[in-house]
Amino acid sequence: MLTNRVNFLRRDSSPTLFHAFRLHRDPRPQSVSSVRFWPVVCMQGMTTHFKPSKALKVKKEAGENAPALSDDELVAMSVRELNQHLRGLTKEDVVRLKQRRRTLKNRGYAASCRIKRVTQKEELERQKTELQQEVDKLARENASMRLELDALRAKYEALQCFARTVTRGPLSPGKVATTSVITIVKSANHNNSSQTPFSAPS
Amino acid sequence: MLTNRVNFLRRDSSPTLFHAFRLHRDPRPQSVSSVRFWPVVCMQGMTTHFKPSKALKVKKEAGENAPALSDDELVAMSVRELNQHLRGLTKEDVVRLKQRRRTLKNRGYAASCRIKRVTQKEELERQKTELQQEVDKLARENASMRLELDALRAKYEALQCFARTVTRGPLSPGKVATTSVITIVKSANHNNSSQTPFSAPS
DNA sequence: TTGATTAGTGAGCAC
DNA sequence: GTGCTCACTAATCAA
Repeated sequence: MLTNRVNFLRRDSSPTLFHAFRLHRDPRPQSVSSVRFWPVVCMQGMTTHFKPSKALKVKKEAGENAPALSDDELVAMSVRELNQHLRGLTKEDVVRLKQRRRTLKNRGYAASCRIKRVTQKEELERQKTELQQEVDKLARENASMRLELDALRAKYEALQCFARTVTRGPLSPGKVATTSVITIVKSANHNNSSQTPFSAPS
Repeated sequence: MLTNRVNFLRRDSSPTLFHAFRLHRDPRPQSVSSVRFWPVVCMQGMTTHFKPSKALKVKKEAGENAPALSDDELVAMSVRELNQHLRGLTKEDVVRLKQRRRTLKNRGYAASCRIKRVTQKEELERQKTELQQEVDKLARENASMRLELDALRAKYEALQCFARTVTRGPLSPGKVATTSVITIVKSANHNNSSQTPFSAPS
């Protein structure tokens, strides 16, 4: 259904260009980079040139002491390191930077949440397939055992039938009640011996 | 894990108050109502009174011809009806209203998308449970059939054994090759007849 | 504070 | 234009 998505463009966080570009529709000051809004033309001309449209804003801390922290750096930083970077910044800038860090972290959390979601779904489908295969296997075993059981029952009853039939001959009816003697006559059928009542169970 | 969420508060779109309140952090003009940002205190005092904080903005079209369309009305409107409401509006207002409609629709799409997702997940889990039950059932059947089969094999072999034993008496060895006559002697065991080779298969 | 989850949002695709 | 899905955001809760 969805074939030509360009979502992969959104995954490129482009940390080196982050502070040079700023989304013109984003009203928040010092926001995190929102790479998903960049038009494809910007992505294409990124390595060579780009026309500075109204969307372009340069805010590299205006030559201040802050060394233009990239998203990756900021999000990977420890609290102690962060506090060191916060030295000498305005109270407002401190809040902004912390918020940017929080937002970047949230972005990562959301990503892992999505990954977890699809992973769990795939796992469920995998387990379902596995169970279905087991059902099929058990059903096959079941069917074959049922056949085997029916065949064996038939053989048993045939043997029993023969036994009863032959029993009535040699012995007197009065003695059957306590001790029976059965005589079975096996018709010769040598080339198909497995089908006769005399064969061992398969 | 998640117990005391107050997300249900976000679901109340409060159409009657939409145009009176506007989120002070939302820089977009004529944006859709963002009920999720309303503090609980506002929700609680909504029906009786509320203190007009800096977050409060009144923008009821300033007495213009537009009759303050609610979210529900706007989103449920047909294109033809929408166009009628668009008569006499500024080009900018037309774009804004259309964008608001689009945003409201997107909100609904996102909701149904989430519902679909959880529904599918529940369906997968349901199917998985079902399959697991079927596996258990088939495994039980399988085990009982296996027992039955083993028992029947034993009975069959016992009957066969008796048959062979008795056969060797009355008949000459030379005649067994083509036609066998087996004689079985059943020892009297009346109170446990189902265990004897004479009983019918269970 | 951190991580996870939710509803809402715009982008972008398919129809 | 409509519907859906994605990545992202802030809110919110739990640990």
